[in-house]
Amino acid sequence: MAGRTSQPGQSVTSRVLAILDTFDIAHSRQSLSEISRRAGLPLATTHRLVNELVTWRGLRRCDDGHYEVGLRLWEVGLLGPLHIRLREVALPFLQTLYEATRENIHLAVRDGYDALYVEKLSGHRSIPIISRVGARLPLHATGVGKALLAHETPEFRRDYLAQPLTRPTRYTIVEPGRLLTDLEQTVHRGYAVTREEMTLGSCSVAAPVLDRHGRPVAAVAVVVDSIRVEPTKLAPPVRLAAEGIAARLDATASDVAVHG
Amino acid sequence: MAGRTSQPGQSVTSRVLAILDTFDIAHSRQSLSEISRRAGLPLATTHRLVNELVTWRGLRRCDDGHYEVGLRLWEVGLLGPLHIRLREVALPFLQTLYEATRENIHLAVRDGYDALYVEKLSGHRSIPIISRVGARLPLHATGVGKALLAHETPEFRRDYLAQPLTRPTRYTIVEPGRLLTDLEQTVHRGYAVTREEMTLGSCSVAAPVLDRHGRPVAAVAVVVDSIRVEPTKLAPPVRLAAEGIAARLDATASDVAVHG
DNA sequence: CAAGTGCTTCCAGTGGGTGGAAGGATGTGG
DNA sequence: CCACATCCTTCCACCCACTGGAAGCACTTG
Repeated sequence: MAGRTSQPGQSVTSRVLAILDTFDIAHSRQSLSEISRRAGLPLATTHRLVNELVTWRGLRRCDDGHYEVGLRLWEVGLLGPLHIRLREVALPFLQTLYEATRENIHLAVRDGYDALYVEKLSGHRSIPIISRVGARLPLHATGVGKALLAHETPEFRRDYLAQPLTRPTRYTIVEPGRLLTDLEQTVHRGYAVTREEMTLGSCSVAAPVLDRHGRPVAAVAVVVDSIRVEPTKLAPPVRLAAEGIAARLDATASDVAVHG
Repeated sequence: MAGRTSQPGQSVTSRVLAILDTFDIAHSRQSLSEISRRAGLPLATTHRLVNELVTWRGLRRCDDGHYEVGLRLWEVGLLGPLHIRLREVALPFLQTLYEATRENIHLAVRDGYDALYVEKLSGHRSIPIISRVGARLPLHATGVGKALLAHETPEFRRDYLAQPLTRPTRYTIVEPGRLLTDLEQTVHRGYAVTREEMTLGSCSVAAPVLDRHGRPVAAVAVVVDSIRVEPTKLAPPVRLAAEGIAARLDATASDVAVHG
């Protein structure tokens, strides 16, 4: 950028994006100096760029001077294919699944090595859980993740297993051999099961949404209290929802290939 | 910006934002030249900036060369207060309302002179409707809009009525006098009713979510087929949901003031 | 195979971007 | 009341990242 820059080679655009990158679920409201510090930009520069974002309504300045993500950014984000193609098609099926179970319902896709939560439904009777729309959780510790991983190519699975696997609870399966067996069972029976592998006290049953070539596009899960878990009862409605979404996506022609 | 710019006075940031502004629901997938034309920027400049956005994953390049909104933009947008505060709190109440009616459920806030849809639930039995999350519809023609407008300040209502009102159907109430009477009734009975005012064939019953000072923070609605409409039956569960959300927001302390 | 359409790359010239510094606003505690 | 800390806002002289016309490439069409 022009001027007396302290970090030559960095573009204006990259600085604006660095500012947006400082926002995450633990930092959804930040002061100017906080943004400046976390983005690694001088205060004056941050001030100028943040003001431009506020004018556009991509950020919003609260009464106490803190900044949060604004309406415009929210609106633009909702134009992505995850929302207008996948979520819009899946929602009625997720609702039906919710009616049948009244438990937490998840819809997720794979992005890199993460399960990315696209939708989450929960009622008053559902157990409280940590996931939220937009959240990322590891593939090997979640129901949706294992359903997705099980239908990935052998190369992808190998690469995934080659990296160190996080262990959120003592029940998380991190041994490559055991995990592979679990994934094979998942493919065989048509659904994945987790038992307190991500959070103590909650279990899940998940089914993959496959495209016409058998590639995993998304996954649907029901998350329940570990005491109430009865996979054989939950699996049929979950699979029905997943298959319904798959058929509907296929009918809508264009692929929903959103991950790389 | 530096260089041989054709439009002096325009910042780099404003150009990046102009590129994002070219995306809307009717243009969720665009070619580079389309973005360039719609943003009013030279092709070479657009190319460079779009590439930076793609690298950041704010935009995504499809196989056919078109661009769509990417994951990063979607993720950041979900960090806004509408999603993490309002939606998260409201969802269980909306689910309960859905269970009771199995019709389309709307949650909206006011932004300027528009009703901005924050959440929409619909099952297979719900009638198909045009609204979607992120959509904007006029305040005077929608249930949520009238519920919000009815509880705004007299000054705001006056200003709103002073501008020309759009008329989506022949049933839309555009006469200031009639609309005011309708809004007074809305306040009095505690809920708003629309009868084919936005779309022929659909009616709605809506209730406002008020903060502790009585200011309208959001509105909840049920949208049904005009034949099945029975406002007196739908109103109680809708009001219950709205009041539940209001109480829960109040308990969560901080205001959800997101509009200006 | 020429003409059209759309994308990518190049690079000389320059004006918008930069950030240290100064000043203002607010808070705190002695 | 003042000293000190923290945070935000404004200013401006210097200069480098940005610009966009043009040329080249890829692909389609008649």
